[in-house]
Amino acid sequence: MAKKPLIPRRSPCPLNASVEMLGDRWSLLILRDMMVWGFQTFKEFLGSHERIATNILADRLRRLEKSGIIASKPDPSDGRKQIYVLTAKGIDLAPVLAEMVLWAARHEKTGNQQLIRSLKGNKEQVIAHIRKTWAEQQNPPRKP
Amino acid sequence: MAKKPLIPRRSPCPLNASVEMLGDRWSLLILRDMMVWGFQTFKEFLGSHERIATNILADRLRRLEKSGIIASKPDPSDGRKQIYVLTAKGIDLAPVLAEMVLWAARHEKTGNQQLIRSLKGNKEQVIAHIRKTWAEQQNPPRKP
DNA sequence: CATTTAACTTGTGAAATGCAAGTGAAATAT
DNA sequence: ATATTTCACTTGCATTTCACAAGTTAAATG
Repeated sequence: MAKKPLIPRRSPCPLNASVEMLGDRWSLLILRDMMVWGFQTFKEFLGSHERIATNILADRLRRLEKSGIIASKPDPSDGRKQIYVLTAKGIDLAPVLAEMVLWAARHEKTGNQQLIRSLKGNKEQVIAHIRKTWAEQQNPPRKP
Repeated sequence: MAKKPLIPRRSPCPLNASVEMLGDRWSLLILRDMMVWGFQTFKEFLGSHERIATNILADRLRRLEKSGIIASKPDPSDGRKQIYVLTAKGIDLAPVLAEMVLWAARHEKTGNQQLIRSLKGNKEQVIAHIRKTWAEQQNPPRKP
């Protein structure tokens, strides 16, 4: 499973590998949109609250795909659309996102209290739900 | 505990709050150096494998302090040195770092196998050790 | 008292980001 | 069938951030 990076890493540290793939202002938000909201298309990501620019979104989707975290395929029912899906590697990030949400909820004033309550109550179940929903080769998820 | 951000957030989402505080190429590495290696001074951070530039390091330490994740105080035994310590909020990030390390270890070829082994074997104990080592108002940690 | 050390700041060019506008293929409406 | 709209981008450009090298200042050390 463990693959070599396409560009050489600054260091062999595993945390550094994560930071090099995810350490920017948008990548994790795109993954949140997929895990929490079931977003799958360019337009859906664009509609997110943080208002990513189109060129940045295109770049981040490309980079996440190169990192093997997401994959894309044409929508069979609409030739204009690309459908973006989480790979196993991407699904595996759910615990990271969960801990980041819980940390912020503990120390900052935030919204999305429903998500926070369900994570506090049963983190493993929330993660299992994301896993099940996105199990590869399966159909689009729906909003929770 | 939950404080208002000094600058307005792009959105009220908790993950966005985390990303705005930690979503860059260096902040999490500085926290790793504190948690894993017990680093506490500017010079120690500079010595890290990824080779951060001095101006970036100064900026990140300032931002982490403004976010309440670290705190600084002059070294009583050397007036030139600042000592940087993790706050409770910073210590609370240990599970986030742990999950990021475990994720990278699962999907990338990385070094630091000893840390990975101990995290795989007993994540909670590793986190508890970080907590204990950095408990506030206590003395400098030593390398593990 | 001269030198070294620690923690920075400053200057400069390169790269990344953000915004607005434009493009082309495919779908939908007329 | 053709005109319009939608979708997923790309391009151009101004602004911000980053990275590298060099310089500064106060405190410690020889």
